[in-house]
Amino acid sequence: MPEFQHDGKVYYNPIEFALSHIGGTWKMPILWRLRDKTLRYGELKKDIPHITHKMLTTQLKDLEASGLIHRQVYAAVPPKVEYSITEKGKEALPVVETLIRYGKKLMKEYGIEHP
Amino acid sequence: MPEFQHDGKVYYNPIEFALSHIGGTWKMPILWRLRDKTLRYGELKKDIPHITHKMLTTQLKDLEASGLIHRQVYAAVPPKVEYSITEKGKEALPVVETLIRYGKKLMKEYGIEHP
DNA sequence: CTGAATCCTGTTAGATACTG
DNA sequence: CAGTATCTAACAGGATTCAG
Repeated sequence: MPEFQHDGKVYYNPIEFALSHIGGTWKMPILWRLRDKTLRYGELKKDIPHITHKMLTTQLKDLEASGLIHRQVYAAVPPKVEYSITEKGKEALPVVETLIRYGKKLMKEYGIEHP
Repeated sequence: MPEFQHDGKVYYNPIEFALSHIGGTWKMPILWRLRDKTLRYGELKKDIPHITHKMLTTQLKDLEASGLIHRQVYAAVPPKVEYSITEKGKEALPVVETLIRYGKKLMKEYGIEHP
């Protein structure tokens, strides 16, 4: 499996490449919440209680930069910003779904209650 | 989504829990290579060219600790150690498969040749 | 309300050398 | 052949402060 480059970074396999887009602790939880609805920044923040302000803003920025979500700004006071998933972002949903199912299965095996 | 604990660490959702088992750069590539055959340490090392010695040993250790792979030591000189996937490890394969498919799709969209 | 900038910390991962 | 130990660089992530 030869290496390849994208955006000045070297990747060694499709797994690594995919995880560079949707990996990390927060990107998939965010995508999952946007799967069927548009949410404001504050709604996302409230829905993902343990995420910090910084993590949410940086992850949203990353997801927008890679085209997985869309950022809509409304010129108003106070500011209003809505986030929605793009067609490209929807392509990642099967991965998220599979991973959630696996995570729940693991939790069940360990006797952890499903949230 | 309430938090929960496992092994002294706090998790906030099934995604995070799943990724603690099979996340990171190397665990899924390793599991994928063991999906249908037993491999020696050196064979894995050769099959995943860019992984460092340290990363391979630590990741194998992690995967064994979480019961996803089995480590078989043969008392011989020179040493011979074989790794194989467990039934529990096989439960993670759908995730790996979905992620590989998504990664390849992404690569295609970016005009990157499939390895 | 949303976001940017700064500082600080713990973890991850690479290079290298050593062991049975 | 397989694994361990140490040192260090890079990065992820948290807390805090300031801004439009």
